[in-house]
Amino acid sequence: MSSKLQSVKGMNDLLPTQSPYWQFVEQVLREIASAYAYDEIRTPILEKTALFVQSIGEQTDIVEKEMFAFEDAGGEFLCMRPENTASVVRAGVQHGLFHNTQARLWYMGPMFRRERPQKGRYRQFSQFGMEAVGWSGAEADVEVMLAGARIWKALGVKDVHLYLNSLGSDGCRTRYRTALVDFLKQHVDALDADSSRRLESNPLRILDSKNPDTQRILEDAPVITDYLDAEESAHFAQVRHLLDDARVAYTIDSSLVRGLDYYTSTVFEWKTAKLGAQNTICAGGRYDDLVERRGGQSTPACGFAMGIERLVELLIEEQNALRIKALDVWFISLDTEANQAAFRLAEKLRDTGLTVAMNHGVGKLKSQLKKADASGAQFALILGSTELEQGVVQVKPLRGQFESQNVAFDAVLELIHSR
RNA sequence: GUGAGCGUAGCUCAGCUGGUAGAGCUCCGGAUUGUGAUUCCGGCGGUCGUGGGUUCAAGCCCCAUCGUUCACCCCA
Repeated sequence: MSSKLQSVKGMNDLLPTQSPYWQFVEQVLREIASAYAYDEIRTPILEKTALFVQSIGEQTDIVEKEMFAFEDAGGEFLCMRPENTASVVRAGVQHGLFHNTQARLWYMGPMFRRERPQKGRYRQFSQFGMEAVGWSGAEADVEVMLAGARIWKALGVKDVHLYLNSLGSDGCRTRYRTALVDFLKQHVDALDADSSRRLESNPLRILDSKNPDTQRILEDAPVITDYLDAEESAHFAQVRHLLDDARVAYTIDSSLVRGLDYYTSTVFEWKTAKLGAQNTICAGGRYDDLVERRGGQSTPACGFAMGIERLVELLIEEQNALRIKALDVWFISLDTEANQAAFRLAEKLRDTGLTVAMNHGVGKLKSQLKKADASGAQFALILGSTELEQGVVQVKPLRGQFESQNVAFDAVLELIHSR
């Protein structure tokens, strides 16, 4: 037992019982991205480590301790992508996708972070994301939020709520940071260890501390939206107006800050109460400086990332039973000769779009029929020496009240399609 | 990285105050010959995560280690 090799910690196999949920979710995501006229982009899983260090931020936990990073045989520092926005921006700049133009992009695929696994958090996990690059107006912010709302509806997940905040421009954030630090320094003795450490490195992150004592202190802390300049204030107002107009409910949460340094201006999260501690299923916002920092023209942008494992868990949690398409036919053959004929006939059935499983090899009819029944197939086709001599196959309906009947090979298709 | 819970058949689990293992499901076979959901009977299947220790004796107690789950941290 213990000598058997197992999968890497936090990296899970997707088993056949789960894959229908994934296929459903992936299909919905693709359709909705397409409905908003976003185009798919796929970037490599490996990138240069520097891309994420420079984009996500040196002081973030993701970069400091959660990346699968290594030096390859050629001495290059590479890492497995911990998220995809930085790669999308890199690719867009590299190929001129944003040069004097705009782009709506979506992506989906595996990401990697070396965290301690828990519910809703894995070392390999999948994200779907939409990125609107080149628009500075609130319409882009709201468009990606509306896409989120449409996704919940299409998936049938309920009790997902939108939280909203604005981090303002660089200038706003600097002034606010100073005010926040000044305030917190008055209560430094009461702060938890993590928070007092962040006082120097990343004070905004203190806002979403889960420590109750820290939260109590923060009740009287300055609020970032009070520090927005006129332009940012108007932008945020327009975001809220468009959301109101679209009848999407939301809550302003002034403690909402994102863990990746590239965010600016509008930030948002969709949360649910049904997934335990990892309750954010989608998060995003503006990153107006990132394209320029990656070497492109100054280009505004916004987008979100969505955790697909969390979506699937939510689907299962809410017991949204999926209707899985059953087999049409389970083909039983009783000897090797019949088996050959069955192979040929099964191919013909598949040519017309039927799903056909074969019982390989020769087994007892009784046990083969049991399997046919358990498979959920509509029909069992039985071919033995008797049938073969007469050039017929027995068509046995496994559901409903129809009788079995022997029909000629050529007539099988017609009979099955007529039911 | 920190903390807590759990690790017994393929799966879900039981195993009383320590006496060298059980159920259900699955799978296979049978209840007369080539006809599926039920029922009945039988069978396959475990060095009780691993390594040490205490004991006449350990799945049960102790230590270590690995795995796993949840939470913290962080984040989708």
